[in-house]
Amino acid sequence: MVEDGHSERQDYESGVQTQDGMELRVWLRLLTCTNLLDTEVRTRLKQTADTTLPRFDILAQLERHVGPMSMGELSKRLMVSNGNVTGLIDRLAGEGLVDRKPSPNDRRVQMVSLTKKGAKSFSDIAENHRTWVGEMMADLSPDEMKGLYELLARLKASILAAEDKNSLEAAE
Amino acid sequence: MVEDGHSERQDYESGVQTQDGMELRVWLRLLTCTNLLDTEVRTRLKQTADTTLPRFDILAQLERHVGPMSMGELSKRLMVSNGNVTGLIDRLAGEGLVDRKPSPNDRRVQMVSLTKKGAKSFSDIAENHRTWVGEMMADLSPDEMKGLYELLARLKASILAAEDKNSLEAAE
DNA sequence: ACTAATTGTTTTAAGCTTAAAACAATGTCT
DNA sequence: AGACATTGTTTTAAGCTTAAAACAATTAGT
Repeated sequence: MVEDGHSERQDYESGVQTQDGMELRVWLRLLTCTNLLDTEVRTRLKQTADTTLPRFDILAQLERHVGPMSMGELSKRLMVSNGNVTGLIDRLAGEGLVDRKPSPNDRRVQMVSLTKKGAKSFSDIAENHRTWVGEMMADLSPDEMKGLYELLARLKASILAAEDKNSLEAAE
Repeated sequence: MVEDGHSERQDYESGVQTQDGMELRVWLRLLTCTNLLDTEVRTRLKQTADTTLPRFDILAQLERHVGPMSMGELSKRLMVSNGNVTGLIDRLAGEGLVDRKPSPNDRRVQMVSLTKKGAKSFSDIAENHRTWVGEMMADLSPDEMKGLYELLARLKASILAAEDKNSLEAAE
């Protein structure tokens, strides 16, 4: 059992056995870090702006895109299902943060854009968001940040390679 | 726009601007890696064992605990709400994978344990799970794994320090 | 023993998420 | 032009998740 002074606090690493492989231990620590950051960001989004991460992600995508975006494009960018985007945009439109209107070219397509209110809301939140993330990583030196960034790139490449390999096998 | 040969594939890093801080870039890359691994694990759990990650996590906790566990203990260990555990155990009990009975000492408490079927199911899945994670990290050298493991420990410590600092401020 | 506070669990309401089905509009092929 | 396939979106059903309320049982204080 890990004892680290946070006696009530548990996380995914708590039950890892010493004989478990390095891969599992890295995976669980990765999950722990992501969950800590993710939970903190969600909590603060709720407290300071009464919103959620998926809503914020939608606003962020709309913000950096020039001109309106279709539902399908949003869904691809955010890597979530079409139906998911439909529900989120329903709620955001209800709150007056986004505007949804049919495309003149293709009557199947809905074009979504930020309202003024939505753009203002996003820029306020985005600044806070950047600050929060900065605070949580404040103890790492620039070298450590760079090292972590590069190792994560290696990991990402390894995962994508494994997926490719796997899908090739499946196609045989 | 990042072009990496996976033309349809998008991830959280796609829209990061060059002027964004290192912290945001590390955070988004962390999120990308975790999501890739997480999604892959969930997909394979579904395909090979027709189950989900939260169910698997519950079985894993029960497996490593000696003797039955209370609902509250499970909820603490998994860092999820009590109500969440209630629903998951409802379904697992319905499938005959866990056994739930009131504690003889305290009639408020429900004690949960693995059935034989549940233990068998878990050990089958756990072996696959370990293999999958191993495959996805296969391209990293032992030194890289160690480096990543240690940097994540640093990150975890930094996040916890920031949270402590924050909660102290709030208490003033 | 009575009252009050605490603890353990379940229920409820709301939101996020997906896969699959349904629907609507467009494109293709002859 | 008519039939068929494809594409973009919404709907539906199911599960995960939380916070807050409700409930049940135990503990503590008097």
